[in-house]
Amino acid sequence: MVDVARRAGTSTQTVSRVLSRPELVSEATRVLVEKAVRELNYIPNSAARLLASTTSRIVAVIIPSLSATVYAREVDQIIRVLEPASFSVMIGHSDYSERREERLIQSFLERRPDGFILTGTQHTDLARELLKNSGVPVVETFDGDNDAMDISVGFSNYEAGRKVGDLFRSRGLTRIAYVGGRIEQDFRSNARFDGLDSRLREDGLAPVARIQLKLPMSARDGVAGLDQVLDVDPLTQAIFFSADALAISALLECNRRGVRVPEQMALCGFGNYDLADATMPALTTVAVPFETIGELAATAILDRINDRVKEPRRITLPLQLLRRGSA
Amino acid sequence: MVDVARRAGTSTQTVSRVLSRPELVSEATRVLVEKAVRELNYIPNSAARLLASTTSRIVAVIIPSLSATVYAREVDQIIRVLEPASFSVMIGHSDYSERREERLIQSFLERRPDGFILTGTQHTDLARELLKNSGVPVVETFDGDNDAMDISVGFSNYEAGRKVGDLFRSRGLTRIAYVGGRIEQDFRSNARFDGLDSRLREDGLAPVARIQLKLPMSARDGVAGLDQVLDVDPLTQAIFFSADALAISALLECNRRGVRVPEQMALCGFGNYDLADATMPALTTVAVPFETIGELAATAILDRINDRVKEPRRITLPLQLLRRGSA
DNA sequence: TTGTAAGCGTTATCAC
DNA sequence: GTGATAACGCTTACAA
Repeated sequence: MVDVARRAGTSTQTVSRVLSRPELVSEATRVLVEKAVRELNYIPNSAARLLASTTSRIVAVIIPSLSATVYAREVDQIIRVLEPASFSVMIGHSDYSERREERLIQSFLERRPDGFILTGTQHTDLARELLKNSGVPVVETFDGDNDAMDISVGFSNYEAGRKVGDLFRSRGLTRIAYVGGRIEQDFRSNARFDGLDSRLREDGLAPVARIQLKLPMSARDGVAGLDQVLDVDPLTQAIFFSADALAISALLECNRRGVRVPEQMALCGFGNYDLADATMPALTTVAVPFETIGELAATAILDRINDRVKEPRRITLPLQLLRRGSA
Repeated sequence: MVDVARRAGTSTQTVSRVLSRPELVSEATRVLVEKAVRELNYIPNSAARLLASTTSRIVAVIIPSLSATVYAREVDQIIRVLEPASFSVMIGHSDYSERREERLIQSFLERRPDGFILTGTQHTDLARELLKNSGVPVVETFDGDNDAMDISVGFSNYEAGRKVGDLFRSRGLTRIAYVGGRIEQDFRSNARFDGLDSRLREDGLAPVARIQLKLPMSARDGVAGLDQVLDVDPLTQAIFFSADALAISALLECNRRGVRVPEQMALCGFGNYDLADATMPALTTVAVPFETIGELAATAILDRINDRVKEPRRITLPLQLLRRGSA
């Protein structure tokens, strides 16, 4: 910056102004400085800027894993919103573990991010305390069922479960199973199960099976889930899978085995992934607005950073049950 | 840090040492300092550290888009390698545009990253110059066909095209089509086409159709690609899709239309995604080691950062043609 | 093994 | 509209 100032015949302060608040500088000197910047290929040092101004223009994002389509596409949208606002995005994997999330928060805090976007509302006490002490705005996503620290952008997993229960019951099915992630890992999947469960109880029923897959799941696990369900209750009539990838591979497996969907086995997915409507029959599923979540979470954190919004708020997005052929 | 030092009864220098090179400090004072750190919930400021030491422990990663499974899973692995080495990862989307990549590089450089991981070897002149001037190590991925700036981790897209050509020719097919991304966007897809093309030419043939889809592609585009191919040449016998998602949706569409795969239409994908072996017939495809690429790219950048490796090198991973039912 | 002093590259503050 | 000066919070270099 000193070099630029020298070349432009100004002080570093003026260079700084040209870069961050050009409206305060006269046209003439601004042009001069900009020329010097270009000629010297000057690139500002954001660490120095942060040190002097205490704003990093970094947002830290913690998701379970980028390998899960949902989160990858959420983050995709987050980046699309934050980048034009000249925020950089740092990403960490919690791997569905609160402890790992806590460690990540701790290490991200060293970067003095201007905001955090977390997944879910389940965090360790220390994590909460660290965040609170730091005063950094936090947005929690994907969980509209529980209280958030400040701002939340999500949907009700519980409602999703109930909707699917409704659907199955409307078709008169009674032997209904659930396939999701491990109970101690996947809190949001648990909420979907609870919703399904509560809906069935209203009719005096209970899920015939609840299969817990180890996270992260791969599509292949859909077949394993199907088999485990049939092990527990060979007469199962319907399965709610906690992710479309699972449901699709189970559906294709049913095709292969000659099990008629939905007559012999009704299948419902969750997410509405790309290929959900390509199968035969097309997959009935719950459309989850994960890209909207990313967009709104990023917008919310910007609003909070810029003090445009002061109060806590909870944004709950509607879910849509896409009734297609498989259930 | 001053507070910590005061509480521990030492100088800030000693605190600094305890944090970064504890082996230089006596057991007794170390314990004292660590206690003070804990009690005060002290979190170091990495900007100050960077300013003083010129190492940010940040690696910048630029990929076309996180919505493409390949890149999401590559980045997943990159994070898994870099995080334990206490590097943070910043991510940007080039959206398949060199200009956007250039702008990203420029803005990431303000963070003084210790390394860059880029996608492909195609960059603007300015981008190359900026990187060269900055002296930051660069790893280029996914392109083993062209020269890299320094280190490259990839595979030969050209070879992939040839392999698929081999396969189709070994089955005696002559009317072969290609479905990929726009020629001016997707250089790596172009290389696959070139490989296929060159292989066919050896037998005096040429592709009957080359469909260019606009990026980013969704699975749905597979059906569009299929239709466009049939428009150009209704007698097409085989299609090589530049991504599994496309091939899978085309395959399912063939099932739906009663087009027999591979007898009437042979289909080959690229990538070996999760659901590729779930279809009926299972999808023949080229297995792309995208997670290995992420892992090796991250390892390579660490090696370079730590000066464990001095010379440029090109790591070319082998591709495997997975011959399953669809071709 | 520990402490002192200088400096990293910017911005805030206040003066002009 | 512009400039001088003092931070910002750490590490490097050197001294003790």
